[in-house]
Amino acid sequence: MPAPSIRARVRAEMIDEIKAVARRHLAGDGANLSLRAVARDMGMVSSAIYRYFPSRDELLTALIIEAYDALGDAVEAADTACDRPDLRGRWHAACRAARDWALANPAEYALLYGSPVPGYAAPDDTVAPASRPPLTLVGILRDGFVDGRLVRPAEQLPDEVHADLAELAAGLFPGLPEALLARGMAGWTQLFGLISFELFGRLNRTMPHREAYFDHQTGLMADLIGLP
Amino acid sequence: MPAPSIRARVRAEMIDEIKAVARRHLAGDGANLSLRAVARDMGMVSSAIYRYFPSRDELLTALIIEAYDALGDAVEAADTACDRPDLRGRWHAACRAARDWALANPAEYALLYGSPVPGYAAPDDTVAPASRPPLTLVGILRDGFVDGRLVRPAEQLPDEVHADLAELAAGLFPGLPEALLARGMAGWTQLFGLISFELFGRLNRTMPHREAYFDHQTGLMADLIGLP
DNA sequence: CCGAAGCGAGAGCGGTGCTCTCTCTCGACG
DNA sequence: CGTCGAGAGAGAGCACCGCTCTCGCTTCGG
Repeated sequence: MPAPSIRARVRAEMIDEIKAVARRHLAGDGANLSLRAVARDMGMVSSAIYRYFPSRDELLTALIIEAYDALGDAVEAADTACDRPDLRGRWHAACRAARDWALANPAEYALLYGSPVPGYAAPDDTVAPASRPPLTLVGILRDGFVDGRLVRPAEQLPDEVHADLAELAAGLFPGLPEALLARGMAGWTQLFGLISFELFGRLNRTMPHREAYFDHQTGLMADLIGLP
Repeated sequence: MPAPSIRARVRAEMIDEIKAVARRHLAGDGANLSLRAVARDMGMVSSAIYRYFPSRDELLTALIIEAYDALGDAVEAADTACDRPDLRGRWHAACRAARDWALANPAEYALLYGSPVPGYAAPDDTVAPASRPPLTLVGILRDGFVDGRLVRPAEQLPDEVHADLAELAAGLFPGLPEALLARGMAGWTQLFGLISFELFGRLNRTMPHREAYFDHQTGLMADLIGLP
């Protein structure tokens, strides 16, 4: 590739700085990010921001993608830091990493997993980064299945569920038993619910020992999946 | 009580109409409810609304409480419509009722269980209506435990978790084994996650047969709890 | 019956996202 | 190396928002 022109480099730095300032605002004010406030913080007038982002939603989308990637990085790093055969340890580590990241970046977590903004439709470039955490969890199932320590659950799936899961499994890891995938998705759903409940204040009046509770609940799901 | 004055009755009707119009707006525009738009729809000027609600957040709170109660009604009705001994049927019915209500009232569900509004803190009068759905689920566990068909799970709880759950159980149903309550909470967390994933578009590209998937997933949690 | 309380209208404040126009600087290219 | 045009920022302005305050009018209650 040709050396990036000076103009282009300055522009890229500007974009990065806007995102950084916006992220700072996000942490304080939640999802109602004010373009004007970001511009003020940068000593610019609000209209100047539009040289870099065509709309507030585009800026939000950029932040969303970065946040998905940060979460994905955290979860994947936690998984790969474990011994490959330690399936249960990997499960717990991945879950804990997701929770830790969410607690450290609550506004960004809310942006990713909170109620969708009414007019806003997530563009396609978010789906790949968004699927990294669940893919990490499925990876644990896959590793457990290929070396035989995770067995196909006994239950029979309803036809529709079986078909849908088969299609999904084909895109992830052909051969993964559908019933196992179903349990993995239950674990992922549960993980999301746990973090959301904690972050959105649903545990405020109960369960002071959040971390122990979290570990126990993810452990229940590990049992359900059959992780040794 | 004395006959309510005409003024008071008109006022109450006014409040109800404002809430009704606001609810209609909510369905279309999501959580960013515009007081001015509501006022316009009622042929009033925006400042007149403030005769009835001191702020937009107060109006939102009123809508939230009504929504919690509507959801609570739906879940409790579904539960009581089942044969008392049919624990598993009650579990499925309650879960399905919650999902049905959420699908029928997505904006209200998002208001209840989506990301909390940054400045907004849920007032205390929301906590009682908010706990009706999980209490219904716990009621199923309790009934199953008292007639001996739900057994105390074998696992040992960590001390902290045990203590927190014991305190929680004391306020709900003294004697309910903590490990059983923990599994019930896992089911409730899972239910919330399932509905949120479906409603917030997380299943958009997979799982076309949502209802069958939902039933299977809630069935998995019923298994985990030990519902016969 | 009259005063007071309740009610709606209207103007206005500071804030928002976004558009359009204008100016000027500075970097790319002949 | 000189020029010229693309890109950057400022500023005014539009329509909207939540909220406040004042001012008349209605209507209820003592």
